[in-house]
Amino acid sequence: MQYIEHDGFVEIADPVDFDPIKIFECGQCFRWNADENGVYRGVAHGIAAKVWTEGSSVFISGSMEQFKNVWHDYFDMDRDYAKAREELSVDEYTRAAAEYGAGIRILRQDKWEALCSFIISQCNNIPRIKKIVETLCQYFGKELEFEGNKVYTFPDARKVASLTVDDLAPLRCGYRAPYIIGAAKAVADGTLDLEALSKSDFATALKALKAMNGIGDKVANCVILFGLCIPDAFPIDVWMKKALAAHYPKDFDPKVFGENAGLAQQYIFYYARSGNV
DNA sequence: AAACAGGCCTAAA
DNA sequence: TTTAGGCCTGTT
Repeated sequence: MQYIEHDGFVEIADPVDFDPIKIFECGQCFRWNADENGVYRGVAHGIAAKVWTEGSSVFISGSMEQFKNVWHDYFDMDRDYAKAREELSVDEYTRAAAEYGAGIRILRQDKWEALCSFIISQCNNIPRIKKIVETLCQYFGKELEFEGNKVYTFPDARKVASLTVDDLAPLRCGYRAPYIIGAAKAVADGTLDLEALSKSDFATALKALKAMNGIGDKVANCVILFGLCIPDAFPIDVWMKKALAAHYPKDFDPKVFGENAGLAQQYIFYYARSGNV
């Protein structure tokens, strides 16, 4: 892929496996929203940005320096997705799902944001998850200005750790509030060292996360995949259960996908949720 | 109006 | 080890 610096934005001239719609709508993140022209705006790693497609190029606001420091990694630009798709196409259904989902990238999200967001996600639909997350940011994040509008960063763990359940009442997040604060405290005081876990292995990370109140298998796997970026996580939600039940044996083990398990999950999830169970 | 939504926890077999 | 019921809230 070729990166070209323009005045105020960077062009990815020949994007490979980079479809902003799929990346932002495949369910892995909650803070990117498209306007009527299909331009996505969001805040990630404390920086506001927009991403759009024009002709055969993808564009990202900001300087080349920012792209190299932040977005290159965030969008997982070093991974060879075409190769991964080939490797994980171990059966016909997965192959079809991967083909359908080509263009998805697994974002390397902020670890704490992923943890907090997926705690909120439990037993919720996407619009409501987004609303709760956005309210959290508006109330407790740092205010930024982007294109003349106020936008907000995701509040860090220390900030959230200082709050009470009552402080979180405006979020209307119900029984998840104490889970959020508990997780924030653990991250803030170092009990839960996300940085260290990201350098450990899947089993270690899973155990540490599940030790937290309000974090079970599903949420932990999402945090490991989207925040800690350990690629063999394999979140199983209701859609994945349907797809697995329809196309795989009962004792199916995602280890057959190897290091591409997480990506395989994302393709299958996106495929199933798009009506191809 | 009752059921359900991208789970988790606890209690009970 | 697996299963049922409850949980905040908003939507259908």
